[in-house]
Amino acid sequence: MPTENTLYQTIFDTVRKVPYGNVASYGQIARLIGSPRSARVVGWALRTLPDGTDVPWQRVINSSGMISIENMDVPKEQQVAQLRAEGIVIEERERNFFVDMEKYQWQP
DNA sequence: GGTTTGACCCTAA
DNA sequence: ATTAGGGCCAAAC
Repeated sequence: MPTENTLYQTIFDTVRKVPYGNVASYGQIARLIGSPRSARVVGWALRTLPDGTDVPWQRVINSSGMISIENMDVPKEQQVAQLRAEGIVIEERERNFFVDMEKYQWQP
């Protein structure tokens, strides 16, 4: 494994493994890559992700099942629309979107 | 170079 | 049960 591609490459690779119609949490991804306490790095990695990437970053949400993006370039509605298109049911409460983690969380 | 911040998570009060 | 604080690693200032 090249020394240059360390966590980021692993993070992206792991996120790519999230199957269609499922979601994963930041902490879950962090555990899968071997750094259980590095959930923030996952967020940073996804933030620096290019626009037309093949990484399904929209399937990665926080452990509470909420969409974290808030005020970013990409509106969360777009993410919600993407997830809904995959068959994931998203509940809308108080300007935040909740996903049923019990049902849709990816279990490797 | 050091310092701050962040698309978070966990533990304690 | 909710709220507050600390911690982790990497990028931006």
